[in-house]
Amino acid sequence: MIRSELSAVLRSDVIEGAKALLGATIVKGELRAMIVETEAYRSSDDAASHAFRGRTPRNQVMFGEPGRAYVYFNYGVHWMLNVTAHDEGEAAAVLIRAAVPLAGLETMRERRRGLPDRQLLSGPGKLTRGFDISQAENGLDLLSDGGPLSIEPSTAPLTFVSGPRVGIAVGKGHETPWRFMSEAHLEWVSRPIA
DNA sequence: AAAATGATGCTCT
DNA sequence: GAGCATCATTTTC
Repeated sequence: MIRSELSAVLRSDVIEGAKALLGATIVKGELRAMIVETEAYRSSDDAASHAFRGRTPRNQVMFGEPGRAYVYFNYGVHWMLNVTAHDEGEAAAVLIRAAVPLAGLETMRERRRGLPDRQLLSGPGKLTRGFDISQAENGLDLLSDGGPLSIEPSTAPLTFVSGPRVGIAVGKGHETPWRFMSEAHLEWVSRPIA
């Protein structure tokens, strides 16, 4: 897959976008990692989505162009990295939940002393800590070549499994199976399938 | 092995 | 003032 194809998928359907991002590579300087777990969040029809209640200062980048970084702070502790989807004005985003480190392992290990490699990026908060992603990266175009933070599309589609999204209360969209994981990398994922 | 808890702060009502 | 798209540590079976 090339960048323009990934861009088109994200623009048309956030669910397909979440699947297409499996196997893609996150690049930030010398750091590289392959995405193996994602979740799709839609708009007015998805009570679990930040965009459900309309545009706010926090979620405004979800309403902008697809393929941008939507980064927000959660639980007073963690930054979360999302990739925006759907056309301008129609908000949706894919939460990046876990990745397999490919390059820059030394830096990631230093940032997370004592963790085995499999758990360096096995969770949305851990991933942003390993990559040092925070407020500064919010709104960046992830599909432009050579940007400070970018995503390289996967070369071939990965076989995946799906399940309910993590941390969603009953009645708020817990029943939709919009969490996707690479079947070959379940050991690198944030938590086992339910 | 699983469940409970505390850390810690921003966003929206 | 309540509620979070979490994580690591501690406590309990």
